[in-house]
Amino acid sequence: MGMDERKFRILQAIIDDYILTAVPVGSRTISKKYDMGLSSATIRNEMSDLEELGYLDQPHVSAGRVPSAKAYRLYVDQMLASGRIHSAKPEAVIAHLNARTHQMEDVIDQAAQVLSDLTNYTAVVLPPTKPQPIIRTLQLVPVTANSVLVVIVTDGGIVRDTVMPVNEGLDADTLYHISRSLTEQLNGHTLAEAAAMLPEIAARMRDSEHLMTSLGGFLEETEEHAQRGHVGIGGASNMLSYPEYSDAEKARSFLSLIETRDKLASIIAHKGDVAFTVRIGPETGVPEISDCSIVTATYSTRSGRQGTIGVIGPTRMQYSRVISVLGAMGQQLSQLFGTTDAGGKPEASKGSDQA
Amino acid sequence: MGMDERKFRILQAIIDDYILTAVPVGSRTISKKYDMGLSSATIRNEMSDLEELGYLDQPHVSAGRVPSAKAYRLYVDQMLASGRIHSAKPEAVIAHLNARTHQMEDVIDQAAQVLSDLTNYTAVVLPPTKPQPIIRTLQLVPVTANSVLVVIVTDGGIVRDTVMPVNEGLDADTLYHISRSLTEQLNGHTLAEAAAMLPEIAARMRDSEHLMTSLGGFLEETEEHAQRGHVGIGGASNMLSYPEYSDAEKARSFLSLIETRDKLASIIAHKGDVAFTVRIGPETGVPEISDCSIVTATYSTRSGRQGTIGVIGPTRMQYSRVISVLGAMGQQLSQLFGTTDAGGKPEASKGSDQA
DNA sequence: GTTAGCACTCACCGGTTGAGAGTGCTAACA
DNA sequence: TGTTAGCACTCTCAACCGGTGAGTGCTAAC
Repeated sequence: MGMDERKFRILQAIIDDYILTAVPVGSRTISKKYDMGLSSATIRNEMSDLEELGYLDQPHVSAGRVPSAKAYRLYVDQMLASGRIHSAKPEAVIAHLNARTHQMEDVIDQAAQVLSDLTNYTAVVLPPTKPQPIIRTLQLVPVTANSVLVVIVTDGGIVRDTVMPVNEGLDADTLYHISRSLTEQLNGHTLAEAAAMLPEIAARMRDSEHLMTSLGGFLEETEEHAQRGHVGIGGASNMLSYPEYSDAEKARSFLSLIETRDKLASIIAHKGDVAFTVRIGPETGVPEISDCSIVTATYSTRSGRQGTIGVIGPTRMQYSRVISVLGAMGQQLSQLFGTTDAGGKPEASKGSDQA
Repeated sequence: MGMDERKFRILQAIIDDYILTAVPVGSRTISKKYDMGLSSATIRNEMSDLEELGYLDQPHVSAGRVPSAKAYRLYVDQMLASGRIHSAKPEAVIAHLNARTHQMEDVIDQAAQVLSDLTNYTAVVLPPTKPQPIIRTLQLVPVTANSVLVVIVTDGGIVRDTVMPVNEGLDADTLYHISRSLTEQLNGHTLAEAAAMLPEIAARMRDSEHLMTSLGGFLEETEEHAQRGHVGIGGASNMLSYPEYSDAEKARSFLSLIETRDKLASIIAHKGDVAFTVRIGPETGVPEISDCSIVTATYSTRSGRQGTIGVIGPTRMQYSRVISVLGAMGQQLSQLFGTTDAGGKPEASKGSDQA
């Protein structure tokens, strides 16, 4: 028993219907609404096969069938392969994104808003990645008994200054000493590299090992945070209008995930160089949203940096629509950031970094 | 029949119980749990009076009583007057807000996070107000047939440039002319003033009245947007854990209000110079949250600018706790922005404005 | 291979019922 | 005169129950 043409057509009909209604679909529905020229009994047999193949689930014995994640996967792959995507109409996007303002963050927020309005799902927009800043100097300055100010000067004269708590009392002299040594060793490296190097350095400098360790963790945090700009989120509340999220507890856990922007960003963040990513259900790797799908796309700025846009919705999302909208939006953002570079100036958009 | 001491004590007990349980409270509960030395029958009589006075509502005849907005108002006023607020423990706040980073936006976000964690309600933090920028020059530049670039140079050399759609085709000459005239008239005024002046100007310049009108609306928008920095929101999903928001539709409308940050900011924004504001139910003036209460407090920077922090929760919120936490947080933020001015640099934090 | 027919399962809906909570009223009491 | 005990009454809520309908699996006939 394999997956023949007819089975596939039936599966497709089931998925289409389920995407529309969110109600388990029965054999009769298929034979009537999507006239296949087959009786419900035949459909029934095929459905039984499809279930055995793992494409359908049955909530309970006398309910209809529900597509499994595997089914959606097949459906999406097929769709992408056959190029059966409305080649979008960027006009709609343009009309919405008729940016009155070119501030980076505003564009990000607005894009998320438009994306969620157009899809009725939750949208996330990540700004273009920034280049890894290279450390020039690192200076530690005593502030109070248990905190030191860390000043990092990176290439381009950008400064990051932050108070870090420590639990040893250290005098200015010692700190100056340490700073000199650290600068010597870290100069020319990126923040991420520096963070990776610190454990080793810590091992060597035994008297201030603790300080070094926490500095390492701190650098890592700083790096991650600096890398990640403002995350745009739109339509988080859209999710509540879908029956799969009528359960308050589920809705709550979804929303608290959305609220922790850092986590969300790392989920959305696009690895690799493909234009699209579609992750279905468990493929997301995030248990909280194991019944959601995530579709992402990229856009790029003139300087070649990449940003990510993504849509999160129930597994039964309207993939083709979402993909086409994402495509159009990606194009639009690339154009916006690519041609005028208005809204670009990404370094400047964290102004208080300015030296 | 007035409001005597005993009635007040009973009312207070009812409110306390309702805040705790969210369940209509009956006479027996009061007489047993909060031993008043009175039988349920007596309580019943008093409750009947309280209802007549408008302090209690009865969902239906055989349910207990529920405090009205008027009751909460009395309760809060009494609480504030008697100084019966735990004079807070800023340590808890400090422990949480041990800012590793002093970026303005990060502090804002973190403060919102801490505030929501500490109260279990939804928290909103508005950055300090910025000084009204004064217009120096206003220039209109044609971009396409139906859009012009508006460049505004304000004092301090800050520039705002934005593409504005128009529906008349205007050539460069005309625009230059208009620009000169506008600059002359608006020079020295704030954006808000300029926006207010434009209708009149529009009336005078009849041939480009339409352009002027849309420019007016645009200025207003720009002003509002520039004024309003990054809005910090925390714990929006907390709301879903309260029974009053178990209804999906209500939850949805609440969350979409929270999502429109501009609207939210204008609701929270603190008018006047009082330390606290408590708005209960309908007092919020926002129909979507007519069964919520909003408590706000202010903090100020060294330069005397004011920011607002607020908590939104169900009307039966734990006012005393919320007020004390807000107090502590306000103090903390004032200190943070007041002493070091780290994280301050508010002008710089919209870096891409930099000329 | 397809289809009609049939028995079976199970969620869902509407009505009923009983328990429980709470009230208002009245009458007795201090 | 204020307080309390008692009682009848109201109303919600949860549980129960039977009917209905959608859907299935299986079998037998085409």
